[in-house]
Amino acid sequence: MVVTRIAPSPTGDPHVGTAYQALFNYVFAKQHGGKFIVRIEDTDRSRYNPTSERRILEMLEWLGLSPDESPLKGGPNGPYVQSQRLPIYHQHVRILLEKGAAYRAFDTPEELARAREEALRAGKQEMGYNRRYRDYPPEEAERRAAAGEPHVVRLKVPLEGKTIVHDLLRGPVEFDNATLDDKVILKADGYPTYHLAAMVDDHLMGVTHVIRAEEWLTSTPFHIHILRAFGWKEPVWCHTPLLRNPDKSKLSKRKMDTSVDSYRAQGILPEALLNYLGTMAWSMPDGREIFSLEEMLVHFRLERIRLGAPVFDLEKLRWMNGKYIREVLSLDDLAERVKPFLERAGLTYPSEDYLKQVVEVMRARFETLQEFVDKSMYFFSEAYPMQEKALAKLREGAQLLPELHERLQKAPNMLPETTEPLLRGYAEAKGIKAAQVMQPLRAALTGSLETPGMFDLLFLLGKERVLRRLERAIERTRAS
RNA sequence: GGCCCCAUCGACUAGCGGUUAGGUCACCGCCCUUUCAAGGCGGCGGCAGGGGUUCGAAUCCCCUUGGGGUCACCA
Repeated sequence: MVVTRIAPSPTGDPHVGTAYQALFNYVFAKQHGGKFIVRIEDTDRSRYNPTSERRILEMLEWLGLSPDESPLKGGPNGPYVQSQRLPIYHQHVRILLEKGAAYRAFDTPEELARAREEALRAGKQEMGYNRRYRDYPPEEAERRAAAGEPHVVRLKVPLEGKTIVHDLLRGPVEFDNATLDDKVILKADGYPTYHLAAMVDDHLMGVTHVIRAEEWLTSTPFHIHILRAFGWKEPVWCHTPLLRNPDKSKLSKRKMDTSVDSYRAQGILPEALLNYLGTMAWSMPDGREIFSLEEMLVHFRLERIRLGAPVFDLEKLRWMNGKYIREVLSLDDLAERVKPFLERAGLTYPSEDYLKQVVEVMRARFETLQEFVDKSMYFFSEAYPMQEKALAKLREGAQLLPELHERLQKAPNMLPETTEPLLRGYAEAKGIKAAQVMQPLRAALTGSLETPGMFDLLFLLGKERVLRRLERAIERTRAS
């Protein structure tokens, strides 16, 4: 059975890179009838963020990438949080120590820093660990360890030969063992490093395909040596390109908004974000750009992932979100999604029906759910702002306002069939262009010059509000 | 800097030896139009460079250049 996983570390906001990896791992596992696991890698106590784990798990649910096994769901291979698996790692480190595949090293951080400095000054190319304790007598090491002397455990990597990483997308990637390092696998604080913990867990959890970001490619030889030291089989390695900032560097929160929570708060739809991520380094065979997770499940092939690292383009994400808003979601669904945003803005609506009609006329005019709220305020409140340019238009047409008020008041209703001839007829009678009537009226009714069509506006606002707003506008132009 | 990966319009991509190099976003026009959008139509714009291989290279090979990643008791 195919088993994939993502192994996020709970260090901050749920990252789009995590969502990206989750997408590929989820889709690949699911289309093979396999399992998708989430394991929390919290072995760095200094960077631990207590809310992060929950938010990462929530993000996955929001996106619809539910894991089969996770800290929340549990599963046969738990626990799924590495800090709760310490005995397992210790037991495995013990095995490597006994096999002579790893060794204890008693260098202090200061000593290491000094050694690095010296190596640097000597102009050495490889700046790895000097392997001072590699051949230290094991009995002596055990004695010092038993005496409570702080130390780490390092893996004894081969000094010669080559290690070949068989990457699914790249083919064989060759590394000279001489360039490898005896990296730490167990830290002085008793926590394993990523390398050891990930390999032990992947093995114990039955992970068959390691689909992860390319930044891991160069540490894969080391991972292979950990697996070999245990005598375990390698998974299929598949390193996917890194998402990038507009300046082409690795996607980072310093340069970009990388928080999925933040996109969610702005009103980016989960479907749109997922769809957009699905077009990063991957594409549908038929070239379709708008596709659902279900459709991706049908057509996804790992082999179709390109190796060039794509730039995460906010502009296109927003466009795609707009596409979902105006073409993919049903009106009912869209109205439903907009509700929490209205609520957060403290805006209320008189009826479901009214809300739906507003959403319908606004639909082509907003790209995020938050934008709907920002641009539709005047449909829900009298406390909408009067924009500078709108005020100018209002003044331009100030003398028309009383007449418009009078005519609209006499109108039997605000239906388009009534108001359209009324307004057009009025413009004609005055010998001016329709726009000269519409614009001041628009400004009076909405405080804006960017709104849905006038007849929709009149109908949705209703006679009472239309007249009231006109009166207020007349007051306003008179006052100034 | 060492090692590793990568390279088609500004961005995302199709292409897998023979195409006028196609699509999407962005940008620019035009149309529609009461504004703003949306939509329709059109345009701008690309195979990093140099060598090979081949009857024929965006496609295969090599070099150069460029970009990225990685070199922690972080993941």
